[in-house]
Amino acid sequence: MVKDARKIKDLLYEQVARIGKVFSSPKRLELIELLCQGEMTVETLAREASISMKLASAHLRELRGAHLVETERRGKNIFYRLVDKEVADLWVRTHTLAENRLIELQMELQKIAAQPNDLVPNDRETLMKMARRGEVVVLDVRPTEEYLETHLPFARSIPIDELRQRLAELPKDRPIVAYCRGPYCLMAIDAVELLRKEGFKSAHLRDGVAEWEVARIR
Amino acid sequence: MVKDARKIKDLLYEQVARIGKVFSSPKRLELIELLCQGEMTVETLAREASISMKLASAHLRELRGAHLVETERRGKNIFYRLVDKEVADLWVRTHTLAENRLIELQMELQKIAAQPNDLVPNDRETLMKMARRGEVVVLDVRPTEEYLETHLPFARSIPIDELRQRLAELPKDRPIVAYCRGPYCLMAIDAVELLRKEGFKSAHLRDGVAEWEVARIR
DNA sequence: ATCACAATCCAACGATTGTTAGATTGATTA
DNA sequence: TAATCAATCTAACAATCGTTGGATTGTGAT
Repeated sequence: MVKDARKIKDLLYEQVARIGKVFSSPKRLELIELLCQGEMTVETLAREASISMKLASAHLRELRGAHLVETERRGKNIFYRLVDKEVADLWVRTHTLAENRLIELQMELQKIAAQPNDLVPNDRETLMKMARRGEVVVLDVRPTEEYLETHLPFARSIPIDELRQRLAELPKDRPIVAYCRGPYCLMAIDAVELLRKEGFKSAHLRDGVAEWEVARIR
Repeated sequence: MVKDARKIKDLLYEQVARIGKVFSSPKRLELIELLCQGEMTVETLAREASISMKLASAHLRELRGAHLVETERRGKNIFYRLVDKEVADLWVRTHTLAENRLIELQMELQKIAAQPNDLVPNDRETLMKMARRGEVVVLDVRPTEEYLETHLPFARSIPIDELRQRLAELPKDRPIVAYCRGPYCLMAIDAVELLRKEGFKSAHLRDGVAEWEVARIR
């Protein structure tokens, strides 16, 4: 018989709970989502998550303690990145479960994405087929660095800040499908609003690269 | 432009963090793993997790608050069950990530499963093929109710408590592969130890039904 | 060297959680 | 109707966590 079964079990579950703890803080989740876009400095992470660098540093410490992120110093900056795609995967699955189970979250999401979406198919395969044929323009409105790290197939990059000045690059006859970091990132929604106001046909894609990656393998 | 972007985002991540919080307590994780085996009363859950009924009730309250479990009263008892397979899925993926990332957890797991496993293939397909042909006996050592709820294909049920008295039901010429609730449940390990002592060929399968289910869909 | 900058460490505060004890509800049995 | 059992609710304590300010480390520029 296994000796001290209770003590061993407690140790095991405690270890798993270390991962859970990391996912139990809103700000840490936001940092994880940001890191899903690619490596970033503490400064960038803090700015994007609207927190102080100190606080970002403290949260990142937790992430590193659970071995979910790793760091690399380059010059004055320290870059953080996820150690493995598996981490992004767990983030996507966690927020997906949250969306499916928590009515409150569903309502919040509905509020921000109130625009009807009838000009673009919901399923990924046909959307990609259309993108391949050039029937729609897939537009990545994240900062350039994030686009360069990874982006959806056939996507073009115009960061949200530059969009207003670069409208001429986009066609008026075909739908423009904008995406950003994921369902909790509002940049794509702003982009669609701007594009529609300017007379473009435009729709919003709620998923980001991490969500597509999960969908791809399953 | 989306108004109060920061406020909205904070709300969204906070909702997801509610799910994370549930997964941040060792005892709650243990309860989730138990519920992966099927529905159970508070009493059973408390006993199996070695905690008081009061504490179990409090933790289950959290689980219900996050809409991960639902309850049903039948007579004097209240039965808890997972609302959806997706919850079991997230538990499996979380503990898998923990096992891959936390060396401490790997070491703990190695300590308890120190027996070499050379008489049974590691991959699921060939194991199932052998089970189908009757070349191995797959043995479910969980309580009968859990076996009845779901079990691995071709598995036979002998609860660990009855194993010693029912050894005669098992063949000595073929390997007996025992499994239980998952990698953190020690019943299968005890079973293998007993079987080997009694002259059976026996090996331990670390995964339970939830882990197989995840592997099935990939 | 000195300075500025990015980031961390340390200490401390208030807020949130895990856990337990005591009283309470709801359903079954005598 | 009273007694019993399963389970929850309430209140309270200690332990943990999130957050901030102040001091510190390591790097690059002057």
